Amino acid sequence: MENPSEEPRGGWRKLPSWLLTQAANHAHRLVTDGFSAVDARGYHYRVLATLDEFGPASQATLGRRSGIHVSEMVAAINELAERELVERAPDPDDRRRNVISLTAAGKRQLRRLEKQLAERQDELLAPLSPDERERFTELLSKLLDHHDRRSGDALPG
Amino acid sequence: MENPSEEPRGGWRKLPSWLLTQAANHAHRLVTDGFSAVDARGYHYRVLATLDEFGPASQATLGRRSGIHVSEMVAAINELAERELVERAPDPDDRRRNVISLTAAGKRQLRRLEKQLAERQDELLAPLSPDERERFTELLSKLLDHHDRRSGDALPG
DNA sequence: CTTATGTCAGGGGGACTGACATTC
DNA sequence: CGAATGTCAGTCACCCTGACATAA
Repeated sequence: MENPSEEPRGGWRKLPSWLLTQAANHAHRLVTDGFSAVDARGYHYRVLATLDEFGPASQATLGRRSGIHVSEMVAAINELAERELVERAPDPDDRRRNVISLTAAGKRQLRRLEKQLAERQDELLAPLSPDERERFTELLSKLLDHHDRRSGDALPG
Repeated sequence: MENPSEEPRGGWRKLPSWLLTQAANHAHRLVTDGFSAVDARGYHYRVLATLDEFGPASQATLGRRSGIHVSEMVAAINELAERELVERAPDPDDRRRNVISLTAAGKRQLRRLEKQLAERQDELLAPLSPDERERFTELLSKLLDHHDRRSGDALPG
């Protein structure tokens, strides 16, 4: 932010795609800042949360569940293992695989991240009333549903 | 997108920040694809539109008006000048400055981009009714207003 | 042989920072 | 002098592609 404002209103600034990406930028900044205050990144949280929800899994499975690309998963697991938040162990049943599991420290970190995240949601939605917040997430979900089915592959159930 | 879905629903997937950034990703993909079909990028459009709206200006001024960082502006102008969509001329009144102005070809390109953009908005909002679309952009504007004032500096009035 | 897995190298676009010489 | 301008060199997080060896 080193752009002192001058006359910032153009035609494109009313376009939904613009509003959406700008708002997302703010949201991204908020949560990124929140996470970095606890020495974490977005995909760290996603991995930890997925492990907490589904239990130990291989990296590929983790990737599918969390929507993180396999090639990024390697780096994510490296960083998490370095911090001893997850454990990476060879799978005896399939020697290609690593079994990734959450450590106690990982669970604690996850709680911290969840707290951060909740606070940031509130900060993000600050200007909206409870009613508006609900409507907002509904509309976003509707949008996301549509486009996910469009670019995604098979339906999950 | 090479993530075959498995069981993709986690706690975070309901969070506004997540919905927002995911929806923005879709939006970004849509308009990026649309733009690249006309050999352009997002900031090309922004520069052209800003020039069209406010007239010729220095790169720094353009940056302020369009919200594009000065250091990115250099590259943007390079690319636009290469395509002869803008003209870069030294400012006789201030020898630090370049005066950037829109060419006829630039104006034509801008029209093409605007058309693309309009189509993509429709694609983006496809699952929403006219009423919902209005509400959606209202909520986004409200959000954006709030956070822009927060991270921006002085007010432009 | 085909597929899945984990790994690594790398690109690409977007947002940003820092340094610098020139000019005001 | 301090401030603005244009330029260039990087950084960073995210998303994605390709290649590859190993194992199923």
